[in-house]
Amino acid sequence: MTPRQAPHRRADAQRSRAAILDAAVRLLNAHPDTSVEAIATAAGVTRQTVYAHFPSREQLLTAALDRITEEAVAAMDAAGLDTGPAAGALLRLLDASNRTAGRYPVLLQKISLLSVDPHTDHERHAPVADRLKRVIQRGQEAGEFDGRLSPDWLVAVTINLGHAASGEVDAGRMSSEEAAEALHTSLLRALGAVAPTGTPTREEGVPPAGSAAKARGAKFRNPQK
Amino acid sequence: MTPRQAPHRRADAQRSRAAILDAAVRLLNAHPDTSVEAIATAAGVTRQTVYAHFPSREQLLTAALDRITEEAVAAMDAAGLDTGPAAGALLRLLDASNRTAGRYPVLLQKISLLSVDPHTDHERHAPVADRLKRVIQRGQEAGEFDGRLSPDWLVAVTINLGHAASGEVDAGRMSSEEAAEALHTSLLRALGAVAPTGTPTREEGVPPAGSAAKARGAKFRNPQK
DNA sequence: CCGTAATCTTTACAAGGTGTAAGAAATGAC
DNA sequence: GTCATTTCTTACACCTTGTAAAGATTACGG
Repeated sequence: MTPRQAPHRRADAQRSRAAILDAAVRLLNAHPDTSVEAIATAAGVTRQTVYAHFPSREQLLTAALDRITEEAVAAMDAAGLDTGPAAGALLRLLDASNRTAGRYPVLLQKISLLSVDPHTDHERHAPVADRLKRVIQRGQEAGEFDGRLSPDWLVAVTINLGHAASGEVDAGRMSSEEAAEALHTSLLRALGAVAPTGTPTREEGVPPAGSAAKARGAKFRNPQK
Repeated sequence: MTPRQAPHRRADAQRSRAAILDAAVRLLNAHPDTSVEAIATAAGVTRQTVYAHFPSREQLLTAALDRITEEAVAAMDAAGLDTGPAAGALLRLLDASNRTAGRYPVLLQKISLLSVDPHTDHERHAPVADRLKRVIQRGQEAGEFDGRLSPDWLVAVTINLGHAASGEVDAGRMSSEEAAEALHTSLLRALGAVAPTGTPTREEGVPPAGSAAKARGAKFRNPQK
């Protein structure tokens, strides 16, 4: 999406842009309602310079969020996705992304408010979700995880259980170690993991879950008006 | 916490307050940045009347959120917490709260931004979480759920898996029926439940809670009973 | 080096939102 | 009917976003 056909962006422009983004991430994480003015002065520039780089406050926030997303993705890629059992890789992945995300707790909440448009939101999370999905599919093909549940659903389960764990830590109800252990247990169960000591699944080629038990189906309708 | 020593609140004051709250819930759900002015006119009063009832915009938002929390709690209480198997009760509970929450998608996201203070946030969610906790503990005592995981953690798991399901529906990646079915499967697995409809998990096939928790503290286990 | 274009700063303005204040008008309670 | 409560009107101060144009600086290419 970022047009790389930049027609000679001057060096000090890039420096300003980086300084603004740095300040934005830092200040917004401390207080999500920080004004553009405060960000500008923290970056050593004027408010108008900020507007020269980012047309609106919202786009500045978006750029800041993209920056930390990149950081998280880099951490995930350093965690070794394709080596060892999928269960271990998945836990490493989750740990890496949570560690990065844990550095910007306020920003990460802001993300959900920014994206009124679900498509934009999905696009931002896509690089993270894709990596999880890859590992999950690998685990399913290897028989480590239940192959009848859709990978997309399992990605959502993984992300949200990760949120549960970091939420309990943030709330002070669990230590990091307790949360990691609990996440480990519950995530592997939810994924239908088999014991790591062999015992391959006998079932194969079963279609994704959802065809059975239609009787309870209507209970989750989403009333709209 | 709400001082019930209301010294003669006049009838029209209550009417105004209700009208303001109604308008606030309605408009804020459509657009979270609605101005106090717009809410006031929609409620048929002036901005100053709103400020007479709610000292600040933030407290107005808080009151609106408390109102829909009450609504969700009422729906949960109507779902029959203490009858039948805990698994069924839990799913009914989750369904009731999600149905209410699904009516105010935008508001519910705003909630996370409002509460910079985690204590306030926890207090708001407490009535919902307490009901889930009660059912989960009942299930644990009856042997339906794994009693070695702490109820607090399982509450967090339940809430966040519920979020996963409604998130997938909102994003258009799953139908309501698919999401309900997936939630059913994954939640019961995470709780260590005995599978109801021929799920592949043999009773001893699932890794027990402490399988990987030997060396570490594993304090997330249920301390009582 | 030096000219030129890009970039930043200064200054200024318009619009809209929040929060406060005081007096007048109305409405309900008793 | 009286009286306290509630609401309305009008007004103000302050902050924030976004736009605009001028001049001052700085970097870049030759």
